Amino acid sequence: MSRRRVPRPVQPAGEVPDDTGCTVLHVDMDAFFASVELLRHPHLRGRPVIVGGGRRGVVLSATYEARRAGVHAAMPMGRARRLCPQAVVLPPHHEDYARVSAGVMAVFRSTTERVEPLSLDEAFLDVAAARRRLGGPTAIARLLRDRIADEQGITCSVGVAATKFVAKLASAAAKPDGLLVVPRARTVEFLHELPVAALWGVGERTEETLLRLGLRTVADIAHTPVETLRRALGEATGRSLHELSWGRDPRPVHAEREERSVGAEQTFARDVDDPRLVHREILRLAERTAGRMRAAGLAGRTVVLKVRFADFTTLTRSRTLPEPTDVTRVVHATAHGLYEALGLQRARIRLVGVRVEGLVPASAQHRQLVLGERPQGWREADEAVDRVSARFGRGAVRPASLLPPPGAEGGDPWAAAAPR
DNA sequence: TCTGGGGTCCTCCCACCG
DNA sequence: TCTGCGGTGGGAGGACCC
Repeated sequence: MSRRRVPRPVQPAGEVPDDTGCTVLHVDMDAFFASVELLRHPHLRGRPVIVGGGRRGVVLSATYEARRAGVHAAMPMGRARRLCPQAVVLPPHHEDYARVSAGVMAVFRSTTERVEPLSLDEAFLDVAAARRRLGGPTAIARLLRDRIADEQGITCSVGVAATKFVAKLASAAAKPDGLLVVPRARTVEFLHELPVAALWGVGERTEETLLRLGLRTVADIAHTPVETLRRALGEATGRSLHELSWGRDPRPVHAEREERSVGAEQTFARDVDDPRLVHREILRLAERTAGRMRAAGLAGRTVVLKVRFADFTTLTRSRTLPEPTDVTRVVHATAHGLYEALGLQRARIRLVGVRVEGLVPASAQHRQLVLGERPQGWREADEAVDRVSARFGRGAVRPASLLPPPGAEGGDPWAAAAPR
């Protein structure tokens, strides 16, 4: 679901690409959420379809018919509707996307052990070890595209290259429903024609900085002294962009990645200035975050509170605990304390978030009991709630303060802007 | 135009320590 | 005893990714 647009290179007709040494594949589903929705609503095929919604939502995905009208992911829904008033707008169904994604990842893993998922709809594959069994990288890419179309009913685009970064650019250039091989010997030629925004790590701000320096293409960056880039963009970014501009990207395909943080955040349907509503939301987010940590077998030491105000300014506050925790009550108490410490007087708040960083396996947690603490405590209560939730669904057991007040149906500013 | 949600990584600043 | 310095970790914010 890349938001990056890469111009499609002109390929000589009938040319058989040289894929020697191009063992990295980047596979990206085309308009993934929208494509899965079309499986539920086949009569909408060929029509502009936008997945998203909520009063303050953004576009999550759009079919290519909608994209032709200028709609793209992350665009505010209001603007998308104006650009493409004839589009059908569908709410997201994340369980469906997770199910199709699992099917796609299973296809990848039956091809090679070395699969690095980036999100629900894309992954890197290192196919070096699969050559003897399945053929060269191009043949494997064709096989994957066919299997995903047959088994899941959606299309994907594949980039084949010698490095992850170039494979990713190649899949973007091949979209939709395409395959592009960038031969090792032609990597620099391919890269140097691209605009600076095509590079990993160049977003809106960095692009502005580069344009101010007169750098418009990847070739411009490649021919700029690395010291100039480091001064303008910082040590890490400057060096990294210079390396990428010459196609140098030593990162291998990692089959397993460790999570660094777990969190949840919620935009209110209307800005709120009632501290009670904010407190309730912080409790709900702490519950969700700690529950996910327990489900993943993780505990963490640093609790981060995020607050976004009506004018979109955002602040974060964090506190590091002496011991890692996965206990809802501890996460909540810490986040609540951080919020109280802000001393906000009826500020208009748009979003609150709770995140836990510094993750370790919960099993490795050396937990010390506080003096006077009972060994059977809140963690056991959490585990009991988790068991009930697993059996009867999330929210079957919840703190009394999270129960809606009697007769409070409708008009609740707490209602999610983008329901999950 | 009016901006979701879940993340990672980097930079800067500051406090603390030896 | 005071000061400077480098290393380290925490905290905050920002840019970026999908």
